[in-house]
Amino acid sequence: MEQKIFRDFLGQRGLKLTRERMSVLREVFSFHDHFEPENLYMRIRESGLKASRASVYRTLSLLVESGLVRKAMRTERGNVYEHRFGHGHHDHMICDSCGEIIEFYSEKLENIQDEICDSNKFKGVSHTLEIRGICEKCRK
Amino acid sequence: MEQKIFRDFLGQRGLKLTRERMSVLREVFSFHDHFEPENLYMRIRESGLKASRASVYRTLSLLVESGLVRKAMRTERGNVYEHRFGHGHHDHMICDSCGEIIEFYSEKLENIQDEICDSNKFKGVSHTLEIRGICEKCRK
DNA sequence: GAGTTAATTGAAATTTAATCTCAATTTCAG
DNA sequence: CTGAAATTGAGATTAAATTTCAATTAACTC
Repeated sequence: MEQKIFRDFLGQRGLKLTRERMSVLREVFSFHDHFEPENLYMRIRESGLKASRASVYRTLSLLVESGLVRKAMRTERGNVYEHRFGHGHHDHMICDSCGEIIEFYSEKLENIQDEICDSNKFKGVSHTLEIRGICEKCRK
Repeated sequence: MEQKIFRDFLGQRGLKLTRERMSVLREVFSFHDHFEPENLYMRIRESGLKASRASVYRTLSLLVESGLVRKAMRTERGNVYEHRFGHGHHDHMICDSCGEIIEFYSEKLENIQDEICDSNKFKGVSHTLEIRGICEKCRK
């Protein structure tokens, strides 16, 4: 499924389907949550697959270009990614106290953004909205 | 004006008002656009003021805590800041082709975000919305 | 299959933003 | 003024991400 997409993507660009790239792809899709490159690298090594740190970073870029993965946000320390398997567009709320990430999606919000783009004659392609605050648990 | 605010802020925390901090403050407010720490540091040196890179970074953090400056966004290469002098809250549209940054503000958008927070029992404190796409000029 | 070639890999070096260290300096309350 | 405590700066350090380059490998051709 995602393999076919990636394979096609590589094919179109004359890139090769290597063992390392497959390892990264597989590991990215084996886990349904946000992840950081370093951590992905660790998981790959632990599960006995192989791919150097350099390959992990390089493959991650390809995955983003292919649309299979998106850069979800940039934290103080590096990027956070997420794959897009049955994972439509959404935005994030981040608790400043415990770090929890809550995903949400609002049609209204999307529509208003479209309106705003129109009224600025801007062709919106993507967006990132990050709301920071305190989650329910931490408020108690 | 911003000096008074900063002075009070420092006072409340038992921090000192140093020449270096004043240099940073002054330079930050002398220019009404987004800026990066490195370039702020350069501007300070060029205008004959003094403050080491370390002090620039340290002061910038204080300015953010005091509310005089906000971290506008995180780019691939570091943070982008902006001061808040007659500069209410707003979000950004960034042209992927020419890099232009368009600021906008929408009451509707703010309201919907509040609704979303409420329905998630999340206490929203701040947010960043960044819409990427192509601006009017570049579309031609 | 074997041969060819361009893409890929990995370990280590490099880059770059940002933070930290610590001796010397400066602020400011009394 | 004086002294205690905060601050400074040059350079070291950290950490994410990228680059280097010789060795390896995928995949196309015959």
